[in-house]
Amino acid sequence: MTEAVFAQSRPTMRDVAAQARVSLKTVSRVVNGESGVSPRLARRVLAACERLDYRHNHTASTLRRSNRRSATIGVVLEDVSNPFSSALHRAIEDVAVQRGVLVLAGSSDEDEDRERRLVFAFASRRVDGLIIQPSSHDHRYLLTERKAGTALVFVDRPPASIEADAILTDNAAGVRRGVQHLVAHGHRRIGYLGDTHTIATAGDRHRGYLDGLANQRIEADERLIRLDLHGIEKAEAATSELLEQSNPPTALLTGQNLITIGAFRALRRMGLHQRIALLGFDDILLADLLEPGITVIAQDPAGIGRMAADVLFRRLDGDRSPAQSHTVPTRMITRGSGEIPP
Amino acid sequence: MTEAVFAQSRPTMRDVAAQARVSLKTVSRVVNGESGVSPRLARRVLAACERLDYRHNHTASTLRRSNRRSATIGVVLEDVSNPFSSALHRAIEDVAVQRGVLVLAGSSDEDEDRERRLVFAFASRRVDGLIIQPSSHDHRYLLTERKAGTALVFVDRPPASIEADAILTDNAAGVRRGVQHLVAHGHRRIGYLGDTHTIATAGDRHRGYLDGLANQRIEADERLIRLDLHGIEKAEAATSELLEQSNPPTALLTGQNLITIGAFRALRRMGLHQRIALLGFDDILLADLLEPGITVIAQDPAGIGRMAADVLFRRLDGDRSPAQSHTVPTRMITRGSGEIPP
DNA sequence: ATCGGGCATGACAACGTTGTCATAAGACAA
DNA sequence: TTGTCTTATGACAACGTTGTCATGCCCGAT
Repeated sequence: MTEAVFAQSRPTMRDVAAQARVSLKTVSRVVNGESGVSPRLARRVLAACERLDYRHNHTASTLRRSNRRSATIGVVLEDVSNPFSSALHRAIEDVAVQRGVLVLAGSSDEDEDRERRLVFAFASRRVDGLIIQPSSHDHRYLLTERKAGTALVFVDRPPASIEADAILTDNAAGVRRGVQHLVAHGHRRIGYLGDTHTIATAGDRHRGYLDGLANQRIEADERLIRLDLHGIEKAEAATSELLEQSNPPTALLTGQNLITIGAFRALRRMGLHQRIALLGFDDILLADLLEPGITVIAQDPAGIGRMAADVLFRRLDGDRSPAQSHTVPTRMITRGSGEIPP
Repeated sequence: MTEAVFAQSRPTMRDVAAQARVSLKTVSRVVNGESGVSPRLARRVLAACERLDYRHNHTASTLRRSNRRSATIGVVLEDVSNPFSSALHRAIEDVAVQRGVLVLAGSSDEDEDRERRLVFAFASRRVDGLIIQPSSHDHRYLLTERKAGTALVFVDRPPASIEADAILTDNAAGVRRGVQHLVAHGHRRIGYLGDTHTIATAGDRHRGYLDGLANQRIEADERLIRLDLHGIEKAEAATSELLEQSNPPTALLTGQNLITIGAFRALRRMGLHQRIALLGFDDILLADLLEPGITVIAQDPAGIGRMAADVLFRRLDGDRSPAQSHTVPTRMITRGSGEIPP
């Protein structure tokens, strides 16, 4: 091992004890702030810690400590760099730091297998809890972890095949409200562009659209609906197609972030952005600087994240009440595009 | 402990060994895929693992293993939810997963103390390496960690008071190029809006602006420069002020993301967005959908993150060459706003 | 039949820490 | 003085795992 030549190993409590001429256990007591150590020895121990640059080994401590808490939680997100996920991440972190808990984060990329691998990797580090924005469609593989005491909270999408706490946006209600808004502005031919139908939230939003139309006594027209659009390009193409047919819609409702952007691009390209109403689900950065500003049904990722962390820690604090699904409301932000008349 | 009633503890190698009627050490060998175990026993062990839902305890293993690697790295970002930082984060994760390494992430919020606290928390979990987007101005506190063998890489901003690997954007060169671009389009009165001057990158960009002007034989005019603008609102106000004075600039160069947005807002509000040229440092999502599209000097956060992780792991693999500072080039993306003539 | 060598297996210690318990020293009352 | 109680301190085991080394077995060579 050439490394040993360069990297000296860290001092342990043993080293500190030797330096301070006390027992190892006394060092442990001082480091953990336990009472019952005479000020004289405590001072000696602290001085020795200082002199040796002692750093507590939290993992070794976890192994032995009776509560066995690693003070670490794992967060599985769709993609740590996507604005929605990273807002969740940040809100979770803010709750965690207050408890001195660290956050392991990973991206599942909408891939069931990656999600599972991340969970197992987190579990092997013995995280105290898991917050999951799920990609997979069967979460029974998590039962073992929960039985072992790992707290478990789902965000954004519900768990499948198991009961667990979940913090969800009220997708259907938000979209229904969007339909109502467009109808109130005079529209009756409202197109819908939705994401991959296997994503639970996409299904909910599509349902919200259909229910919204039904509430307004408008018959749904299959020709105005395009599903399974994942990503900006597909949405852009589908929008063009939708508008080029005879008797096109006078308004568009888009079921996701990137779809809204794709639709806006298509409208701009066709010179229709001031003529066709556009209402998007999920807020977009800078949406207010576009012309027209884009009206959206905004989710509240920070609110979801905060609540998820709150619920997680409540579980870790011993809450044994039945698993519950919490719903976070959406908020309509009108900026112009959704108020264009037919 | 009421909890013990509910949460049963996880099975250990001991339990697996008992179940498979072999020694604990044999289980260890099988779990670690070591050779020299007869297929008959290996099968028994695997069956027992399966039956008991055994999960390897990676932390206990780290404690005893000779390489002592936790297979975890710590990443300190300015804010995990900010687009630049989260792009870094994602790129780092992508390199890390390939090695089975997990990522602990945290936000420093431009606060020296939070940065230090995060680093200590990571160190107490014995991360193998640290990637830091620094907020603080003295990194000698990291010397202890490095001496203990923790790899260390700085991103986006250089380390202060210590020598360490760093991956930096060539800020000054990027801004110089921006000045040149504006001058090539006929501008001579170019305003500059910059971030807090204590942030190293902000200083570099300001310097790039001054150098760029000097290269073009243009004398800098103090009245066209506003520094210490942190956040959209301040930038917006400063932009208005700059343009309302007599003999205003014909072009604006903005030294950061949010400043660009603030400036664009002000221009729009004043009806000048098609009249005054705007060139921003750092790309903005959706900049291409604005009117005009915003010309930017784009950084490459994914490239920086990937390189940072590469350098970190090379260090962990034993590279002992002197610390080095790598520079990642910027890329100019012309979209219209930077090509408006005076 | 005996020996040596290779191989599968296990006993035991150790990683750095904390929980448990014993012990020594001091305080105080009788 | 003696006995009891309290308090500070430390010895030792244990957490779940891996490194080291010993043991016992089988095989082939002598």
